[in-house]
Amino acid sequence: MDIRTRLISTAEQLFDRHGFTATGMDRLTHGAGISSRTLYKHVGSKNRLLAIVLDERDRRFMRSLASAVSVDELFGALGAWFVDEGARGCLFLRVWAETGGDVPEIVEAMTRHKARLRQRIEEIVEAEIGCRDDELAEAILLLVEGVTHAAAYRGSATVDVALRAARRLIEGARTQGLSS
Amino acid sequence: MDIRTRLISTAEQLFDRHGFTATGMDRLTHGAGISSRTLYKHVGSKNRLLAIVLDERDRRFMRSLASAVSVDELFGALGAWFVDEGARGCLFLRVWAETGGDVPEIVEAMTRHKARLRQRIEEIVEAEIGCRDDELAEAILLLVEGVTHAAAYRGSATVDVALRAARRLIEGARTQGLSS
DNA sequence: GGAAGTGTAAAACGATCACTTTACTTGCGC
DNA sequence: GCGCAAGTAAAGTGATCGTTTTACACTTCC
Repeated sequence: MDIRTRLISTAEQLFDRHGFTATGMDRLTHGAGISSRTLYKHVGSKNRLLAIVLDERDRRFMRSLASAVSVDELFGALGAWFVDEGARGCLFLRVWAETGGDVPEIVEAMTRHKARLRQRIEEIVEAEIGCRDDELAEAILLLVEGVTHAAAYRGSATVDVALRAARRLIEGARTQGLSS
Repeated sequence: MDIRTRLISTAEQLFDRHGFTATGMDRLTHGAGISSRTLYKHVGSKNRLLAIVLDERDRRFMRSLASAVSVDELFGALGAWFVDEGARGCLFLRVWAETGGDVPEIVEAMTRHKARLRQRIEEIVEAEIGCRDDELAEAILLLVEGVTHAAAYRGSATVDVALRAARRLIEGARTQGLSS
């Protein structure tokens, strides 16, 4: 495997499992099997490494949602993500809070990711009910954000609760659309 | 103000705003206006200080929800909390993840807090619809958890979206209760 | 066959980490 | 007025932080 790829995926795991600040450069170099000099040649600094990790994670996460055209598929993909990657809350929000919102690269990566997620949910809602519905999309976003964090302490079964709640909201929006 | 109280509230603010690991003992002692010797006499260690901070935060948070007997009041209290204390995601989940789930005192404080929150929501749901409804309570919990984290990047106005979604779910549960 | 590029190991950088210790002051009770 | 509890400032503990540097090995390409 490519050195850079190995470094980034190692860093993502360590940051996710032990936190950004608590993960030292020695654990990163040792984990990736490279020297510190090579690490700095490739990514420049710890903050830059985190920014790269976040962008890569965003790409992988969005790819896992790429084919979803219904809330069933949305929460199905989310459940699969939790099984594959674990559920410890949103990494973007966590490192954003951990760095106090003081690192511009991280603030931007977080903002970009959340905007894309919101956009993706908007598309899924539109595919589901046939028209745009900002209010409904925002509510589904809340359920997605909720299950992302609740799954950390209530387990992956919570995904089913979120799905059923989302179905109810969609059903409500459909009948409301018919009656109005 | 009492030294211990001052220390704990200072620590809560610093941990919340800058993260647990990133907050050094010098910032804590300086912020509370005490010597490091006094800090260690009072709380023993940084981890113990965090555990005390979390318990205190739990008490204050649950007190802010104590009078709520409807989802309107629940999300009203939540919105007020975000205005007063800021919205940077759940501190319990953040420090739990930051410490990799390795510190027993923190795992326990987090678990206790989430169990109490879940219990409180169950009571509110029961007061609202007249009977227990685990599924509905779990869905409201997801909305609460969702708005706690979404408010960090979408602003406090998201509370209204959560409230309207919760009302819909309650309405659905009521009509379902009548029809079945 | 020499230059350039890419990697290594390991030492050093000053700063900061959580925490302890030493030496000294202050206020209160008996 | 003596002792004791509770506070201070400040130095010191060894470890670890992110980052840079030095010295050297291995390809690859002209």
